[in-house]
Parts: sequence; C-alpha cells; structure tokens
Amino acid sequence: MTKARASENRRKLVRAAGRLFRRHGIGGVAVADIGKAAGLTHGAVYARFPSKQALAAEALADGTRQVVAVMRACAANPAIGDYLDFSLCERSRDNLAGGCPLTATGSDVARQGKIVSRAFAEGFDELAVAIQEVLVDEADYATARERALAIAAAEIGTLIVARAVARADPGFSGEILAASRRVLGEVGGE
Amino acid sequence: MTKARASENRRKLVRAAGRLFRRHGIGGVAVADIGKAAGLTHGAVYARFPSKQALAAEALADGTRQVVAVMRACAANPAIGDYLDFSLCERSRDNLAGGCPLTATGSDVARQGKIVSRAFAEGFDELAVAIQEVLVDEADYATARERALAIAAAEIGTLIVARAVARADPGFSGEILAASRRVLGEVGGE
DNA sequence: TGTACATCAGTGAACGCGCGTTCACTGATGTAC
DNA sequence: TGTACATCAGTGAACGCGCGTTCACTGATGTAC
Repeated sequence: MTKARASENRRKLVRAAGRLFRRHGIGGVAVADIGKAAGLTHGAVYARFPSKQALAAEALADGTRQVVAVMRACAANPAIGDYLDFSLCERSRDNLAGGCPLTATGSDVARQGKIVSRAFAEGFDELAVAIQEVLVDEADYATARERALAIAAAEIGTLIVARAVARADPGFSGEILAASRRVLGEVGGE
Repeated sequence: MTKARASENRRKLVRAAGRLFRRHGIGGVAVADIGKAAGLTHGAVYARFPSKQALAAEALADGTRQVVAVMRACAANPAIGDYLDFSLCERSRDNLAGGCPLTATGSDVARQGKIVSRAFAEGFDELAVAIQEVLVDEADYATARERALAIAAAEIGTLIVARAVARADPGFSGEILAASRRVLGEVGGE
C-alpha cells in the first residue's frame, strides 16, 4: 500500500462514482457499488470522502472537466457545428455512463445539497465558456455569452428529452435530436 | 364510501403523486407518502394502481396535460413570447411542485420503465404541438415543427439548469433564464 | 319495505431487502533510533 | 543495517432506518329476493 496506490484508488473511486451516477442517477447508486466498481469496499469511500454528497460533487466536477476537454479536442479548430454534431446524436444519447454528467443528473441536482449544486454551476459555466469561445469569431460579440448559455442549456435539455423518450419511441427521439441540432446551429450563427 | 368518493380518491392520489414526484423526484417519494398526502394509506394506492411505476406514468401524463392547458390560457391570444415569459422566469423555476413534470423529472425518466417513458413522450409531444400552434402564424411553416421541438427541449433544459444552479448561485441562475428567454424568442420569430 | 348477501375501496401489519454511515480492527508502509 | 513503532488506507460487521409490495381483514354500499 504505497501513497501512489492510495491516491490512484481515490481517483478510481471518483471515476467509478461518475460513471455509476451518470448511468443510474445519484439516488440510484449505493456507496457499496461505487467501492466495488473501484475494486474496494464501501469503507474505502468513507476513508476518503465525508459523505456520498461530497463524492457526488467531486464526480460531477471531474466528469464535466473530462467532457469539456473532449469537446475542445473533437476537431482541429472546432466550430459550433462540431460541438453540436458531437453532442446531439444517437451515440451521445445512448452513452449515458460515458457522457456529460450535467445531462445525466440534471433534474437530480435540484434535490441535492449545496456542494453538488455548486459543482453543477461551475461545470455548466465551463461548458458555456467553451461554447462561447467558438461563437465569438463568427457572430456578434455582445450576445455571445447570452447565446452560449442558451445553447448549453438547450443541448442539455435536448439530450434529457431524447433519452427520456427513447425507450418508448426511438424515432421521435431521433427527430428531437435532429430538430435541435439544426435550430441550435442557426442560433450559433452556422 | 360511494363510487363517486372512490373515484375522487383515485384522482386525489394522482394529483398528490404528481406534486410529490415533481418536488422530490420519483425515487425520492415513498408510496406511503403519496397515500398520506391524499388522506389515505399506502394500501389504497395498491388497490388502484398495479405499481408505483404505473402511478408515476399516470401522474406524469396528468401533470403535463394541466400545464399545457394553463399555458394555452396564459394570454387571450398567446404568442411564443407569452409562453416563454410564462415558463422561463424565477417564479416558474421555484415552483417545483406546481410546475411542469417533464422539467421536474426529466433525467429521472431515462431510468424508469417503458410506461413512464411513453407518458413522457406523449406529454412532450403535446407541449411541442402547443408551441407549434403559436409559431405557424408568425414564421415559416415548414420549419415550425422543427423549431417547436427545439424550443420545447430548450425550455426544459433551461429550467433544469436554472434549478440545479439556483442553490449555489442564484444570480447565475437568473442570467441563464434571461439568456434563454431572449434567444428562444428570436428562434420563435419574435 | 325489510333482510341477506356479494362487492369492493380502503386498512394496517408484515415481508424481505437494501440503504448511508459508523467503528473497531488489520496490516503494510515508512520513519526514528 | 536492523529493530520498534506510529501512521493510515482499507476492511467488514453492525447500526438504525425506510422502502415497495403483499395480504388477510373491515365495513360501508347497493343489489336480489
């Protein structure tokens, strides 16, 4: 048990928690499951984090950082269309565990504690900033932040709806994705 | 115990379930709480509904129908701006229990059964149709459905994000609401 | 009109189960001498 | 270099609790005669 292995275990817990929370919701995952997914026990979670809430907040922040990094790297010199293609598609919709935590746990978060809310706010801001960066070259600078916030929120809403609807009506789900993809492209000055 | 009273109790259960699910999420409400909120016991729920899932599906459908009806009546001859003012505001954001069930339980639904997903799909379609009705007079008919779907999904996303962020940063939450309000107004041909 | 009975909405005890969190403990690490 | 010991990551049993669902039962309703 070296210190390197210990901090690697901590990271494993955060990553496993992120994956599980995205897939099953924060309330739908037991602390013991998180430990097991990281090859440990639930006791290891409490040796590292004061509560499930604290772990959820850290996993939310970590997951958003990952997603924004992947977004930024999705094209050589990404435009708003690249971001929209990247996120508003069937692949993205069906990849709950690997996707954006803001989207996966959105309406959960309103019922969590303040630390989770703060992590969400910071993550959403990072996402909006990334979107704003690809808007300013193409359109009116003054409204760039406004449009970036609206696009980020709309993307999240679209994926949530597309997922909610997919089990009952996959065709409708695809229609919603495509409609948002086109309309948000226009909003982004495409 | 007349038949009228019995069916009134059934309706009370659906309404109480809707309110509680919106406030606390489907997983966050006990069947006994629903019974209690309707002045009954949990046994009464199982005398009327085969499972919590089935009640959730019916509550989702009922709640959406209510919201769409209120939306349609929010102005004498409503335009898209009226709908946006109605839903994308602080009052609406803070009214979890009384608001739109699609918004309140959005990312929950992806993890529920098929009957809940179907109720969500039908509710979302009703919402989009209501929005489309106020779009067709003002703008290009061909893209009306596309824009209506995108606006409906964006409204849901905006409220989810505004709520998730509100506990940690109310100012940011208001900024997001205002940004979406303006941008979606433009999309609606305002 | 009055009696016997089937119906059924609703009750509440009980079931088996899984949850978040605590805590006494283990055993490997790495430091002090 | 070798020994004793403090540290601390991680274990796993135990806690109290609340959940969804089942089921034997109650008692009012309204129908048949």
